[in-house]
Amino acid sequence: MNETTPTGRARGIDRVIALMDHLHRRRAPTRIADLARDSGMPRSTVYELVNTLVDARWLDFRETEGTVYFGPAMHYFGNDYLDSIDLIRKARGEVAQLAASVGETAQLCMLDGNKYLVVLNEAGRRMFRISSDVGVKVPIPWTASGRLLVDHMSPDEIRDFIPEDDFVLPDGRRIGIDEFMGDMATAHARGFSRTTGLVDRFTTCLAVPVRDLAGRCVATVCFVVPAETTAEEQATMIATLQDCAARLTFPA
Amino acid sequence: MNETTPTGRARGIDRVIALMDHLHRRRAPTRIADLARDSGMPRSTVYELVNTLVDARWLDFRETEGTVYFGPAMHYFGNDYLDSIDLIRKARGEVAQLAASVGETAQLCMLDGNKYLVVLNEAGRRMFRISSDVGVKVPIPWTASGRLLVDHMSPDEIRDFIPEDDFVLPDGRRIGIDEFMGDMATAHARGFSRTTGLVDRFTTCLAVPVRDLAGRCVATVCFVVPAETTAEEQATMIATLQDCAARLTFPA
DNA sequence: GGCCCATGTCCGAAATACCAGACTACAGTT
DNA sequence: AACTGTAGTCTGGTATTTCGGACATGGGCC
Repeated sequence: MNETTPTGRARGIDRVIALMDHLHRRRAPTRIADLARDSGMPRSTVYELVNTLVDARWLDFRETEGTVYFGPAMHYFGNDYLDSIDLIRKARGEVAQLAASVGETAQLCMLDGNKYLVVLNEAGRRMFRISSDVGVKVPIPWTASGRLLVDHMSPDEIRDFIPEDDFVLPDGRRIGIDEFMGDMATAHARGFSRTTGLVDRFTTCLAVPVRDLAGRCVATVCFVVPAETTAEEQATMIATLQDCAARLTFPA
Repeated sequence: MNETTPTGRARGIDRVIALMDHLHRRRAPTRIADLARDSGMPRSTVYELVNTLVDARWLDFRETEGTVYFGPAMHYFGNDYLDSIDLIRKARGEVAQLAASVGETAQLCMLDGNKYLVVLNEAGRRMFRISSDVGVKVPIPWTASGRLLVDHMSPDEIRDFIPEDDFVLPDGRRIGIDEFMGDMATAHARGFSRTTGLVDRFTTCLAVPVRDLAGRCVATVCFVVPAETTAEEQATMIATLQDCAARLTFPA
């Protein structure tokens, strides 16, 4: 009552949502008691929730460790989601094929609000894989894809859209807005975007835009490769990405 | 009170679970009013639920059509699930590679209770794809994989385990238990299983077991191909599957 | 045996979410 | 303009759920 209480909200469910979000943030099987403590919910409530969710297969209970984590029902629902988005459905096979044929990690990325979002990720075949989790969001300026995803915006729009802090890299370096705008123009002109040593020093990202019929970049396909990859190798990869993007850009 | 009321169950959540299951069974974006009618819940309750779930991104609301369907949060949770199961995590790339390199639909399958379950599915490159949805369950006797997944059981155990009705194919034909047992023995001896024209007349399934260290078949990798695929092509595919299964069978 | 700690269940008073149904808004039809 | 149907919101009283805390169980350790 004292807080903003939006009408028409089923607050009873907040517990479930909080619980699942908690597990998602931990990204690891968790003991029920810990769930209760860390999420601040009453122990008995969490036990009830978990019992119910395990029955529904939303969660798996691992007897041996006494922990819970996401269950198969989430996989089914997630799959339904992927299939329901036309672009993503088509891109699934394409991204898998990119990773399989080239052997490097391939991704499909989109914007989510003012962040860059990894929608699909297929790991490459390296012993030490460079790979990020699906659902990960990072600041737009940290990525090659980011330079394409906002390439329809004016400098002023970009200044408004991207938070000031997002121009600071993980190691503290700052990307100038002018530099960013320059990268963007280059990428737009060449039809691909390359960045090296941004998120970490050893990685190069190669990204190519997937555009809608209005020419707006709605997604990117990209490879994440070691920085020492040769220019010729990179050229081949970019050509592969462009073929792939072309298939996604003009769908049947 | 009048029904069995298991203690320690959070019945308030049943509404959410029912709602999501309903969407999953429909496998299509659905108008809220329809959800309410078909699931037998009060309209106002469903509106509240949907509002809350859309906020949490568990559901997407599609303005243009006035429908709801699964949202990105489900994708993230589903991915967490896949990553949490060691075998499945490893198999993701492998299955993608199978489909990409051979160009036919590849799957990872496991048992779920007494049914055969499609856990991973990567569609091949054919114009008319033979492909089933992840999460689909079918009777064990309908599939090549099924013959491997129960190959540790005795005839009596199998009779107990597989429901009588599951030996009836979609077109009404009945598979004899003896015939099934024979297939099973052959498959076990040869290290792969082949069935033709079971689920439908035009399809052949080729399956290879993924075994745990005790030698028990915990999963299969398989190709689903047109029945007219030549014997040589099939032999190559089986070799490919066996390589793949070997990598999954002896993990690091 | 006695103690401690963790997991899991149970209870009932207190809090609150559920839901029937009224209501607004808008669009199409007669 | 009146009528009908559909989409969505709002409200209040009560039936239901929540949750603090007690209880039960089962190690592990001295």
